Amino acid sequence: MAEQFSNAQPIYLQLVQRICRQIVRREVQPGDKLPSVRDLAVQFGVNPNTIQRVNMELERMGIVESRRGQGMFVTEDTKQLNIIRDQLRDEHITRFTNEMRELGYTEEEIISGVQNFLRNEKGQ
Amino acid sequence: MAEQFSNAQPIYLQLVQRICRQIVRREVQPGDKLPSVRDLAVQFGVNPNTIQRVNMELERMGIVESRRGQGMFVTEDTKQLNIIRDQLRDEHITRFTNEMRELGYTEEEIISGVQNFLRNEKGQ
Amino acid sequence: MAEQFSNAQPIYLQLVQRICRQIVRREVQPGDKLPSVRDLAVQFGVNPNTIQRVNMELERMGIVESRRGQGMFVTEDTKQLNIIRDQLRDEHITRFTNEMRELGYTEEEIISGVQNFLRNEKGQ
Amino acid sequence: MAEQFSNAQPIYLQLVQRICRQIVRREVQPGDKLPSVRDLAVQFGVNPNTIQRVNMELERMGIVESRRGQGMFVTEDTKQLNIIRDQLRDEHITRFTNEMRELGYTEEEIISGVQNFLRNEKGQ
DNA sequence: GTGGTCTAGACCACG
DNA sequence: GTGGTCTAGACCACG
Repeated sequence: MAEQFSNAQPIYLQLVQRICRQIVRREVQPGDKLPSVRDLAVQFGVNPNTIQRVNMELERMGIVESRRGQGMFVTEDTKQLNIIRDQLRDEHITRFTNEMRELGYTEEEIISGVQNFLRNEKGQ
Repeated sequence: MAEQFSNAQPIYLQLVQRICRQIVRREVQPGDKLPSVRDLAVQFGVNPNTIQRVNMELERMGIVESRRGQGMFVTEDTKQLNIIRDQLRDEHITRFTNEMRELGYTEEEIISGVQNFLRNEKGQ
Repeated sequence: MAEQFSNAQPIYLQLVQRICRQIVRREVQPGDKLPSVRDLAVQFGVNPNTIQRVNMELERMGIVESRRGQGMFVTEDTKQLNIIRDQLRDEHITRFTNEMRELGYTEEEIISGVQNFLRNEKGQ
Repeated sequence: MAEQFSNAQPIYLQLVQRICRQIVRREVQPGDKLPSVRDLAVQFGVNPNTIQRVNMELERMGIVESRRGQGMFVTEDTKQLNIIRDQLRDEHITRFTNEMRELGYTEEEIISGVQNFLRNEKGQ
């Protein structure tokens, strides 16, 4: 069976990213209930503790909230969700452009590099 | 004193990237001798074991070579250096575009995002 | 909708405090009848079980009393109400001064801290 | 044996507060190394995982930092430590004054309440 | 049923 | 030796 998780990063962070991504893309809607800790643990084949940690992280990011005795819910504060999405975008762009500049690429080369990459993909 | 290493990544990998970057940008020239393990360990304030690992990694990438009894030297195979540089660039672009698409951004938004980011930086 | 309860503390305790506060401040008068369990449950959007616990707790504190078949009533023993109020005040002061001392603040700093805080609030 | 932890609050939070307090009061100095996870676990009679959680919290607060393979160290950024101390003080004062006002006490009564309390303590 | 906390203990990368 | 992650599984308060 194909391993569902990379070992370059802790499982709990991979799950945070995956769920976070589903939420900011609205694949999971504001107000939706996440499956219970136990169910997610079964679904991903990990220990409930690991899911607990994921939930703590998501709650700290302000994109889910726990309701006592009911479960975890995606925040209905869509403004907050958009802020998170923009933050993630900015982090990716910042890191990417830094990495490219550290390799000695100019701004023009960075942009044309991305453009060529996307164009070539389509061509294939 | 400001910590010189992030704790998001092993120190040895951060050093690999840093030295790799210097070589690829020709800040260190093909044929140049790298400082000794001991000197680098002192310079970066790390354990000599850590530098050993860095050298192993750089040699595996084919951008430095050890000469018995003399030390580590940057390869004079500049074609190889350019290949490495292109590989690193492609890896960065691939990862970046994947991350952005996972957040739900279109190709146009990815490119304009980078352009705006670079433009804003200049403005400031 | 803004969540009406903090998740730092059980809901039933938050309700105890809220109702207790209303009674102690005479917003609800001695002898007044509290709304029925069902009505309170609807009003606060919580489970009737939760209101039951709240009532038990308030009765244990001696500030409400249940009259069989009639409902819960605020005690007419105003002396008892005043005692409760003083108890709560003393508990708050004791905990607060302990916390401040544990941070290393002197008695003078504690008092001036409160004074400055209250003064600044007014200024704004 | 007297239980060392209250059950009103999770053990890990009680430990966070205790260590945090020692640091802001400079009972533990900036730059000091904390005992290892294993040693603290033995010292407090809890599981190493619990200490792990404490360390995560302290690191998130920015008052300790982990150095790979060496352990946890109190930050040398004393400015940050002072900021934390002020934050904690403000939180305590804010909560305290809110609680007192909710009981119906005026600002004068709040201040004189604290003063009388501190004076009486001395008298005893 | 739900999340929250905790223990016991394992394995790993890193330095 | 050090912290970081994870499993297996327990018990609890809360609703």
